[in-house]
Amino acid sequence: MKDRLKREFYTRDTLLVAKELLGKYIIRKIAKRFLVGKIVETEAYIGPEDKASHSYQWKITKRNLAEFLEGGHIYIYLCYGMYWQLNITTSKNCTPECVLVRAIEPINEFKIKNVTLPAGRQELKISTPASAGASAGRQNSKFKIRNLTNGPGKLCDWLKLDKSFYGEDLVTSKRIWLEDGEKILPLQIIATKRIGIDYAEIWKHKPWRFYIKNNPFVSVE
DNA sequence: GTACAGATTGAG
DNA sequence: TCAATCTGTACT
Repeated sequence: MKDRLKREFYTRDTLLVAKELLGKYIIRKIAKRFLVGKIVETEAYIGPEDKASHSYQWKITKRNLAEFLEGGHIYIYLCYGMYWQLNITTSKNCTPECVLVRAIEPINEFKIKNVTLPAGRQELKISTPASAGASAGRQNSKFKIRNLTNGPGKLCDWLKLDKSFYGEDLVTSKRIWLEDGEKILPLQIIATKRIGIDYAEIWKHKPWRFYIKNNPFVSVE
């Protein structure tokens, strides 16, 4: 696991980490198989000072406790009673800042360097209800691959993430971690307002959402 | 115990 | 545009 991102990557400034997460690979190991996705969209939540954050004004609840872990841990929570949201903690211990992963691009081939798959191991095939059904030739738009991971709730479904990952350490976990991916140039990074936080007053205008320009897996334009 | 909002999503 | 769906939180 030579290329696994180390603690030092995560324990830096949250906005910097949010930008540098773009292009990184999420590796999810399920039994003897791997799911791999490239991060293409993120949002930064800057703890106590950010009204959109769950830890605004140092609010501490049973739900948001994982936000306070040092950089490199998973803060996952259920939204609207239906969708899990994958967050990666940043900065130092007891600094409740994190990055929401809003969209990933599924990687068909396992092209992570320096990782050899032992015999008998293989990547998970990316399957869609349409391909599984093998029905008529025309693919219904709602079954397109991009619709599997182009939103924070959907990517958690695809990666099979749930409450059991609460507080998981990406630096040491055997079932999920991040590896170095494609270098994203500053010119390829678009910064905009965050999604779905209209209640956050002045904070809703902060350009703390980042995505890779022209990437088809970004959630909304 | 009850009420209610919410870092979403897909259908209409 | 709108409702599904359920946990955490703040109430009574």
